[in-house]
Amino acid sequence: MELFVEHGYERTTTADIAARAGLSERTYFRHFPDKREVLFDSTHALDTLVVEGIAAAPADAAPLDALAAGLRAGAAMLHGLGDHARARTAVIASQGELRERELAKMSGLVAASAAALVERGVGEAAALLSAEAGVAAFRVAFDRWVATPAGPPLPDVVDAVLAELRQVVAPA
Amino acid sequence: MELFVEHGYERTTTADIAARAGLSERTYFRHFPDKREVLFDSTHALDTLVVEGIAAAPADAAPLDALAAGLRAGAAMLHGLGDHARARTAVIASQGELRERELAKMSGLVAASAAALVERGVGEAAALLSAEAGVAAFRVAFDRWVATPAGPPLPDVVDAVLAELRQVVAPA
DNA sequence: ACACCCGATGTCAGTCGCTGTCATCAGTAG
DNA sequence: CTACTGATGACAGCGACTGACATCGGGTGT
Repeated sequence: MELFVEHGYERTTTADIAARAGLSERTYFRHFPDKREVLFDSTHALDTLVVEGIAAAPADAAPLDALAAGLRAGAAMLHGLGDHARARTAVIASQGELRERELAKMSGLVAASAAALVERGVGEAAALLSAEAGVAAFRVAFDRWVATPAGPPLPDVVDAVLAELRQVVAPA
Repeated sequence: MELFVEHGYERTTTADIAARAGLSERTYFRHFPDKREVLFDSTHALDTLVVEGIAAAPADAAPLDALAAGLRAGAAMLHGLGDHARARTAVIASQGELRERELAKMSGLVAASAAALVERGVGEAAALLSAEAGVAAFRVAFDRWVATPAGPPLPDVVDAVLAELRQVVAPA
């Protein structure tokens, strides 16, 4: 992060990263599959928080409500990271390949959430659709939270955006 | 596509692609920004079809209904491509970087759709959420269509998945 | 007809991400 | 003390991508 913020992502080589960590470049690639992945080490923690939150939801909760509980749990952690999360987001936003990787990670979150919903007895199709829509709302909420440093805490924003989602997609 | 199907994406070099087209490798990179992009040349056509479909929807249609009209138009084109679309999807599914690029293109479709909805007078937030949810449904429908070559036409699958989406996200 | 220009292409050299291979060097078990 | 194992370093090499310069062909103006 120090190197990326100071010199920019593209102008930082993997050799630079390894040197800063006191390792050889080859060793870097033994810990991370590619240059991008250093920035996405924490996403696994988000996934597990959301999945556990879904599993812990009341058994009679609707799919999207269970998912909302999981997303709130993840949002609480991200909110705790505060400015660090914002700095990381700025770096990612600066580079196309990083944005693509971020989308891939979100896609992974969708898959994990859908699997957690299926575990609760939700049908495959409903689980996948809920997860896609819910995670999309989560992403919208996160962007909104990043843009307003003095705004409400992330979990609240997530709740608000999920409510908007329900309004917009309401059946006729 | 010939090279990718025959030897696989990773084992095909950009020099191979250029040679097959009768050009130098350098010239390839003057037409495409990177190796992946050859496979995503047609996505621009999809975007414009969807956007035009949204603009052409009745003025009093709800956001998600207007989007549905656009997505149906795009689906009709993809359905017409038939096996070619399926082969392309198989290549993309075989490689991580290609899957990431595909997600990025879908993200572009979301942005274009949201902009088209805003053009209709829909609020920014509602437009973005509708677009995210609708395109997610489109993707689910496409995957289902790819998996069932003898199944119903893609536009019908899109309609069916959108109906499922409305059910699942229904407000309490 | 001739000089001119410009956009597309070829060529070459170089950087950087990433990988296979082999040697080295702990620390640990026996 | 030795043998084994896991992590690391060192090195060579491939392939994606870029910058710089030369070339070529087709249209324009005179």
